[in-house]
Order: sequence, then C-alpha cells, then structure tokens
Amino acid sequence: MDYNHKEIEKRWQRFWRENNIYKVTEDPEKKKFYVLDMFPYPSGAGLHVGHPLGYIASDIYARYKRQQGFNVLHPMGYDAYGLPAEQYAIQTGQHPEKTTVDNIARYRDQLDKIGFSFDWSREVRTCDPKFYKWTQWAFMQMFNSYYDNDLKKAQPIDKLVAHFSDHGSEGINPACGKELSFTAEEWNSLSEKDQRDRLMNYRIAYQGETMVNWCAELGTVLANDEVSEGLSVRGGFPVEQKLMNQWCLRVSAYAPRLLDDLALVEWSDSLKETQRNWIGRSEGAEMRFPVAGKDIDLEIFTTRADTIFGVTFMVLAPESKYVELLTTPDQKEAVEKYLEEVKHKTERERQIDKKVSGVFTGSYAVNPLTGKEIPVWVSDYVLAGYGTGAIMAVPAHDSRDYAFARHFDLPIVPLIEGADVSEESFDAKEGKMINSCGPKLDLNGLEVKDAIAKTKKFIEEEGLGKVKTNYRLRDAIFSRQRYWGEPFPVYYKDGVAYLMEESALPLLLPAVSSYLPTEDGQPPLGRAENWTTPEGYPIEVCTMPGFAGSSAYYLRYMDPHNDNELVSKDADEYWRNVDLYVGGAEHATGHLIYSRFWNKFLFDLGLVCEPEPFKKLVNQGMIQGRTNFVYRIKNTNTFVSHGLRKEYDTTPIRVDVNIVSNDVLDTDAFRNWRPEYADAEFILEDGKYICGYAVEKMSKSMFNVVNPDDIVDRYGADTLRLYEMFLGPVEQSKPWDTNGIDGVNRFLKKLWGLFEKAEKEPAKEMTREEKKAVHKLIKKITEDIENFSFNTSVAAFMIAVNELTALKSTNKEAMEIITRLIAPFAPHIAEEFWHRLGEVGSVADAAWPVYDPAALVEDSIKYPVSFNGKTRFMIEVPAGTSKDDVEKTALSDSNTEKWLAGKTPRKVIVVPGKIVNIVV
RNA sequence: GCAGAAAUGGUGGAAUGGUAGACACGAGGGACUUAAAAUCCCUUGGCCUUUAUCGGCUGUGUGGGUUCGAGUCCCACUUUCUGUACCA
Repeated sequence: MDYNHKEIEKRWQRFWRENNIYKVTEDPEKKKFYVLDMFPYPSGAGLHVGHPLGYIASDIYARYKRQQGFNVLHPMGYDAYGLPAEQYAIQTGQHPEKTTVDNIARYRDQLDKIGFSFDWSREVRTCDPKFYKWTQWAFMQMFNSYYDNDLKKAQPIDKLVAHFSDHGSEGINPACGKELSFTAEEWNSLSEKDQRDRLMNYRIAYQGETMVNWCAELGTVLANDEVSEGLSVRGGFPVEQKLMNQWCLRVSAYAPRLLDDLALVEWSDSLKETQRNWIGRSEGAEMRFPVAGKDIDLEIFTTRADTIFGVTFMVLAPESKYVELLTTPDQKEAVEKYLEEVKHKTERERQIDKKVSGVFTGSYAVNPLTGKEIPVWVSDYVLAGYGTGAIMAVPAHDSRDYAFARHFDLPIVPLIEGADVSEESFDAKEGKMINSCGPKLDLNGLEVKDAIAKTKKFIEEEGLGKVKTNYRLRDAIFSRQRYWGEPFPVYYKDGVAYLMEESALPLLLPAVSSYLPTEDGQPPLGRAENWTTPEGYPIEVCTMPGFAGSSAYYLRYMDPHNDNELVSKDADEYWRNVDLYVGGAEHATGHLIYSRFWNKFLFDLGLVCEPEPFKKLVNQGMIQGRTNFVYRIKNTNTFVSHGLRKEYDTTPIRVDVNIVSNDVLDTDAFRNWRPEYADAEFILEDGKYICGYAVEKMSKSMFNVVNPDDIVDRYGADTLRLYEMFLGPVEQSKPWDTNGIDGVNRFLKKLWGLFEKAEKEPAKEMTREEKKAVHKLIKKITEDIENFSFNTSVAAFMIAVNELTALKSTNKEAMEIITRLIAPFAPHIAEEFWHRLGEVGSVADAAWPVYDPAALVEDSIKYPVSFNGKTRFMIEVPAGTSKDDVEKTALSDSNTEKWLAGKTPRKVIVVPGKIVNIVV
C-alpha cells in the first residue's frame, strides 16, 4: 500500500480530537513544562507558510518533552484586538468582531491541518469579555498602586495617601512624573479633586499630559515601538509629536529591574542587547547652573562631568519649561518664531532634515566652576523627554554640540591632550585632560575616567548637583483613540478620573453607529449611546492599546476559565512561568518589555510567583517570499526563458509562484492565469520555460504567497512540518523555497516502505549494524531537539533510513524506535505506525527512547595518519586501543617508516577516534 | 553613528580546534518502460594526472596571528542582514 497522507492525517487528527489527546490538567505527580508560541493576530489574509515555522518548532519541543514524561502545557489563542479589523470596519461598516471571528475560524482551520498538539480547551481571545475582564482588572490594580523606589516594588496607593496625610512628601520615595515637595498640612488642605490630580503623579497607571506620537491618518496615538522612522508601523503614515492628556503606564519605574533581571532569563545575546539599549541606562550627574540675573537654577544631566571646563553654551529643548523663564523680552519674538517652526515639523522631518537650527534666549548661565557666563540657547536637537530637557554643551567633545557651535560661531575649547578639534569633535572617552583647572577643582593630567569620578565627587560635596542614573525607557502610553480595544473601567466626576467597582467588570465594549471619530474629534466610543455609569457620569472613550491584552495572556492559559481570578494560586504555582517561548524578534522592544513589566507588577502584588514570565526564548527567523519572474519581450505577448532573456529587450513580470515548479513555468497554467496571457507565446530553453527569481517580502502583491493548506493537500502535514524544519536553522531568516520539498516527501515514502516491510516480519533482535544505526539516531535526535537544531535532525532521519535500507533491514524493533523518535516531527505517520505495531493509546505518550552508548562502540577505529598536518594514509586499530598503542601502531606502520625516512618524530598527537598527527 | 549577527559548492545548508562540504535540492549519466511519470543506481567544490582506478594540488569574504593542526580561537579590514538613533 502506498503512503496516503490524506487518509492517514484525517484519521489521526480525528482520533486526537475525539480522545482529547492534547488536553492537559495540573498533575502534581508530574513535572510541568510550559511551551508557548506568541499568539497570532488573525489577519484577513490567513496563514502563509512563514507563520507556522515557529509553531512547528515549539510543537516538536512540546511533544518531545511530553514523551520524556513532562506534563506539557502547550496552548494557543488569538491576539484579536487590532487596527486592521477596525479599518476594515470603517470601510465596510461591518462590526470588527464579525471579521475577527471569521478570521479566527479560518486560522483554526489552517492550524488544525498541520497537526499541532495544542490544548484548544484553553484557547484565549483578547477580545473575549471573559478574557479582557482581567486586562481591565490589571489596569485597575495599576491605578491603585504606586512604585516605591526604596522598597523597589509596587505598593498600594492608599499607603502613599496615608503617608502624605501624616508626613507630607518627606520620608517616602515614590516613582513619579514630577518631584513634588509638600507638607502634611498642605496635602490635607487640598480638595478631593486636587488630591486625586496630584496622585496621578504617582499612580502606576496614570493620566498625564505627555508628548505623544500622534498619527493623524489613523486618528490615534502610537507607542514608540509602533513608530519606525517617523512613520506608523501599520500603514506607514506620518507621525507627529503632540502634547495630549493620555493614560500611561509607569514602565520607567521598573527600568532598573527590567535591566537587571535579564540575567535571570536564557535569551539570545542580541535580544538581551536590544532590550538593554531600549532601557538605555546611563550613569551621570545632574547639575545646577545658576542663571545670571535671575533667581533660577538651570538643571542639566550629563555623563561627561569631566568636560565641565569646556562648556561654552547651554541648550534647552523647545518644549522645556525653562524656555519661557529664560527668554528675555528682546529675544521673545525670535524664540516664539522658532518654537512655531519646530512645532510644525513632524518627527520624520526632524530626523531626516538634520539641519542645525536654534535660537538664543537672551539669558546667560553661570558655570559654577569657572564663574564664567555662557549663553543659553534653544534647539530641537535636545529632547524634552530625556534627562532634564536641558544640556551643557561641550562642542569640543560632542559631535552635536560641535555642529551647533560651528553653525552659530560659538567658542570651542579642547579639553583632551592631542585632540584635534579643527574639523570635528573628539567624542572618545579617553586621553589626558587639559585646560581643566579652576579655583576649586583641577583635572589637568587625569585620565577621562578618573576625571569623571573626581568631578562627580566634587559636585556632590559642593552641593552643585547629584550623581544620577538615567534611563531612556519611557512610560508606555496606554490610550488609543480607537474603537476595537478594551474599554477603560474609568468614569469622570468633575473631570476627575475614578475607577469603577470591580463588580462592573468586564466593562463591555458598546456598539457604535460608525467606527470613525465623532464630528467634534472624540474617539469612536464617543458615539456609544448611554456610555455613562448608572449615576450618569461619562465613561472614558479611549480604549487600551494592542499590548494590553497580550501582556499577561500567558498567565491566563494556566487557568483560562476562572471567573474569579486572573489565575488561581494553585494553577500559577504549578505552571509558574513559560519554560520555552517562541516568536519573532520584532517584539523585542514592545511586547517583551510590556509583558515583563506587567508580570513584575503582578509579582509585586503577590499574584504571580515568578519575577520573569519567559525563561527561555527562541526567536524564529522570518520567512521571506521567493518571487518568480517571467520575461516579456517588449510590446509583444512573447515570453523568453530566463537563460535567453539577455538576447531580447524584456520586461520582468512577477508570476504566481503556484504555477511554477522548481523554477519551471507551467505554460498552460500561465495562459489560464490571466486573460491577457491567454495567447502568450514562449521561447523555451531545453524545452522548458525557466523563470528568474528574487527574494522579497511574502505578500499577495508579489504573487509569492505560498499557502500551507496547498502544501498539506499535496504533500501532507508531516511533509510540511519536516520541510519547514529542514529549510535551515529555526532562528535564521530565509526565503521560502518549495524546491526541495520533494526530497522530504521522498524520505517519508521511503520510511513508509521500510515500515511496511518490517511490519510483516516476526519480532527479532536487531543486528549489530541495525542497533548502531538506531542508537546513533537516538543520540543525535535527542541532542538536536535540546539545541533546537531541527534541520540536522531531519537529515539524521534521512541518514538512518538510508542506512537501514542499505542493510536491507526489516527489523520491527528498529521501526518501533524510529516511530517514537519521529513522533514529534511527523506525528501523523508516527501515530499510524504506532497503532499498526499494535500499541495502544497515542504515540504522543510513548516514552522517549533511551540511548545505549554500548551500541555505538566500534569494532575497530580508523585513524588518518598525517605528517605535519598533511594526511597521508589510514591505519586501523581495534576499538579500545589505548592512546599509547595507537601511537605505537602508527609509528610501526611501514608507510610511516617510509615517510619518516630515518628522521625521529618530534611529537605524536593522537586524537581518540579521529587522527594521528606525526610532527617531524 | 552605535549595537548585534553573519559571510562555506549552482542552491538551502552540515561540521565538541582534528579526514571541510553531512543531508537535501538542482544538474549530468545510467537502469526499468512502447513512452512519460514514478522508482532505483552512479557522478557532482575547483584544477591537474590517468583509458579508468589509484593519486596530486588547491579550497570556507580579505590580510595577519596563536596552534602539531583553524571554517571554528585572537587582531585588523571588507561586505551583507537585523535592531536602534540627535538619549547629552
């Protein structure tokens, strides 16, 4: 009987479904293992072959762990809130829920065909009220918490309130937006509204006026990781900076822990590095420069305290509060004109157009070390959101300050010996200091590193400022002016935000008449009828961003049907955290930061037991498309094959990859593809039409989308799974190339043939050779799965089958072991074999084979003998021969004597089982 | 600019510092067949030698280094990919 993938796969998928094979429950008797995929956003285009790559890898690992006896949690769900569904809704008027549900059904259908071992009883959808209840609930906890910098953890906001009314702001160190100082009397005399306003400065989920990335085209704000090069990641629309009142999460408070705890996880160096850069820790000093003639100190942050003697001017960010304070009447007009200019530049323009611009405020600051007065300028190269929004400029040793000084003809004073600053600044942090001596501090002759330390110490001692560590990580903006997201459980009384009662959760997303903003610019929820509390107070009209639902979904899988808790203590303590997380590297600065933050917050509250959510993380590479081209001779309907195209004047045209096989065009299918090609003529080479190719993003418009359903239909899920793994290392990005899938399919057919022969034979002992082939395979596959090296595993299976074929093996036991080994990779064919071998239950529960090292011991070992590194011949010695004896055998070989020609060997190196190297 | 990763046949890719190119695709040759498909067998980095075998030389982006021995380790450079960017 031939290998009939359709019949086999259908049968066993049904068997798994009907017997709930992949359903998992907490079992204290068994060790747990949690394997998670980043859940997909169900887009309208369905899955292409790139999507399942990571799912297949994690499925192999999950199945392997299960066969090793672990209790494996391997769930799947959908990140169902998102912009595409909403935009589709705007265009068609169809409720995004309808689109989303349809897309999910299609995804599920496609996923099912590939034979994953997901426990679908634990499925979650972020747009399901039973799920988003807990997203809203977590927000409420954040609203009711502040971050205590001394305790280094989140605390109830009531504790802070109590402290304020007893002691004022003294004696407590909460993370905040602005550092405020007030007494208990002052606090207690504030109205409720003013107290609540002030608390926003401390809440972990808070409302604040912040500079946001505003995308006018999408009508919403975007998080930093949703913007790339000044354009929105989704849609590619321009993004500008705008001051708006928004909900934010105080992620910045967790920056030190997010940085330090990277030590607790097994992630790739590059990913950790990306996160470190994004968190952006820098140690420096915050210093005060008095302003001449005014009772104001200008606060700046610098990492180069050593360069203080080279400060020739100061610069403020255009949005800095100091601008208004320091602008003199005669500079007022010029400053206002400049601010107006800057405001109209979008983020993108600011980045592309790096022309130096700025304006003088008219004020001077006093360098506290030299007593010299230096001008204060305003320029958009200084960022409001980092440090204090003001800098001391050292043009000799900072390229940006240098460009500015050159443009406005400001003095440049070199501070490092030998630095030539006539053409460019000297930015390196090395060398000996010069020109750095004042009445109280002398840095001359010191190395930069020592000068920084000395200056910092001096600044603290003299009270000129303080040592400070700054982080680049910003608070996450948590409001979106959109419809298709979680509503905030917040209402407004006298313009002040109040939380709803927990019993009001989930706060259901209301129906609206249109998904566009209202006429007066309110978000779509402004259209919802009766969007008020029973008392008539208006409810927040913004919704939460995409990352809200995806930040704690891994916890919900542990206990998905619990309506009383996000996750029960028992479930959390059993499953703890994700042992293996597989997904794309594009989430490095978004989801993976937010999720870690969210988990740490819940950890502080004692609701989860692990400080990090994802222990080991593997980033699967992107699968790019491989586009095929045909070459049309200009102004004709004749197409010339790739090899001959140079002889004609041609236009390359993308052609649907599904009518091309191994770069050979199916010319009949091409004529049927589009009406205009119906009477196409072809100039062939060797009787075939060969297409050209290029690697591009996989997308419909490039005609290079390969659908997994088509592959499954033609070759079967097992072939697809093996082939996706065989393509190359999981972590690596690579183009999808259907060429070559035949090889994997051929292998499965061979395996099938081998099995059918063995199946009929009576059970017997494996021969020495069979045993060797099989145990070599056990060893290799076990190591490979642990190392996530699946491409070499597939190769190992092919070798084993080739070896057994060469041995004319019909051994049942050998096939039984291979069945168990291949079950994680090709579960359908393995399940078929398993049952035909008379086993009961599912192969998913078959124990992982144990490797017997004795099976691999050779009778004899061949050593290549080389002289000075050049291989000359082989010697053979019995296995187990000692190093010394190998050496003796090698030296007494007649070939060796010939080569040595009487010379004495200087050194003999024997590498067991590998090589004998004789150095003359 | 900064950070990270990478560079091996026609292609995808293998190689705990120890016989480079596993495995697969593609290509070439052959068997079977009326024929094709399917299947099976042989060859396949380059160059040289040979009727053929045997054999020799060369070869992992470039240039150095460490080592008995380097694709692998170290230094410098080139190129490519990814991330990030007025972060003071």
